[in-house]
Amino acid sequence: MYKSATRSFPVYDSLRQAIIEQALKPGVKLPEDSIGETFGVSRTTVRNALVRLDAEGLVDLQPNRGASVAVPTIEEAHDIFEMRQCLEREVMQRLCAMDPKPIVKALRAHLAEENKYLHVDTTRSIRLAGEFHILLAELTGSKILANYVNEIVSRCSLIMARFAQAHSAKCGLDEHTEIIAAIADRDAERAIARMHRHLHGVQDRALLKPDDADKNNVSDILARYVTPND
Amino acid sequence: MYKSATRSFPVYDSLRQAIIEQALKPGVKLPEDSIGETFGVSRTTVRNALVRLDAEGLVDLQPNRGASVAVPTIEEAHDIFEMRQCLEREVMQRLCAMDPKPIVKALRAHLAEENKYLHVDTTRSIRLAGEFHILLAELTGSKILANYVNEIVSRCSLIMARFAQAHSAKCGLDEHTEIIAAIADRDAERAIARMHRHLHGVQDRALLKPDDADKNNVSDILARYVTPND
DNA sequence: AAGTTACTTATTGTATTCAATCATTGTATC
DNA sequence: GATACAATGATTGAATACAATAAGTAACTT
Repeated sequence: MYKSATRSFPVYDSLRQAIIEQALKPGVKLPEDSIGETFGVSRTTVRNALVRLDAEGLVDLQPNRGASVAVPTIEEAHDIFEMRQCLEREVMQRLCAMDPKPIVKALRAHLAEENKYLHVDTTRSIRLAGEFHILLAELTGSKILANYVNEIVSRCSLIMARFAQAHSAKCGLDEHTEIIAAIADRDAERAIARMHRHLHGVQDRALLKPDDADKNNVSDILARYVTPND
Repeated sequence: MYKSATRSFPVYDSLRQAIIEQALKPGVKLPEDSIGETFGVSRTTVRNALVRLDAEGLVDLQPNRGASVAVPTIEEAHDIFEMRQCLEREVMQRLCAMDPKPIVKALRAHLAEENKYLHVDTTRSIRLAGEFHILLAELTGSKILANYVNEIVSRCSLIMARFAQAHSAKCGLDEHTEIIAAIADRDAERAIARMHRHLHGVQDRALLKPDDADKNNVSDILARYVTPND
């Protein structure tokens, strides 16, 4: 959808990557000036990228007070995960109605990659785990479904950055294997069940950490130290 | 998601409305200059709106050759309708798991509106028919699901503008009624079946017209007027 | 001393400007 | 007459400049 021939694309892409890899954490301000400097472009160009990221839900763009990395609430987090279940169920349904040969081949190749970097490069490992789901969606052949899954996987990364304890590097590699097996057997019911359980596991790990919405809000922190006077 | 406090919002909103209501037909060029003039804003502001519309898939933004109303291919049309089936199935599923009372009340109120303008104001009637589906999605309480449905209903309007013979004003008002009844009974299976049939009907009507991709292509038009000289 | 107001600074909103690109027409050459 | 090349005009890409808003600070009032 987005054309790479413009100057704003690299800005968009880098910001996106940084947010997904949690280098830019939720709530961090994104001033047009300083971003423009680091990329050697003008504010006009940066702004373009920010508008796109806002449309995708990764960035929050408030009038007259600029952009910051989106801070999903716990309600939004649940909402997004539920939507993700719906989308990925559809992916399973469709894949199991197709010729499994080329699909399984592509998936196994990806799985090998995942294995390769499992205990080597954590950042890459995390990214590959997410891209497994995007690959699944792309293999359906549906552009729009792939788009939606891509978008929602990104937003799940954001949620993890906000709520998850720590990325369990393993992140269900065995579960990915099981899913591939079910697709190979064209067993839609099993594929859906496996995927459902897998995502549920991810969600559980993601939403463990108590909501620290205001972890930088001094008054809330101090409130815990106030002794009730009755 | 989009904040209305900026100058680009009215531009965005008007363009969006015009595209959905098919006043701006697929393929129409959207030059920044002339749009800026009609709204009394600069190109910068217009561009902002266009970027957003591009992200939503209503506008096609090609580097160095500007924006035009998106021209969905027949393949994309099918893809989008299939996705729509998936999303609206989810809507039915969720609504039938909720307390039907307030839902049915809101839906009946909307249906009354639809009836009111049925043979009175075609444009409005068409818009209300689309908004019925958006309302359904909103009633689930899921922001992201409502967003997706909203987006996809818009894109379906675009598809109709490109492929449909003419808007059958009736547009399945009875079918809307049936869907409400199924939700009132909390009969998910029936609701899903009704919705599926309804959307299938819409799709059938939408994709009747043969692909007239180049109806504005002068050479193709003139070709019809050439008398073969043998 | 607390609170309010005015002022200063930083940042964003928007318009304007200049450079780059593309499409089209005109011209020359074969 | 067809093709290739050059010139023109229109439109977009992106930086700069100016206006408007918000936030932070200091002085002032009570």
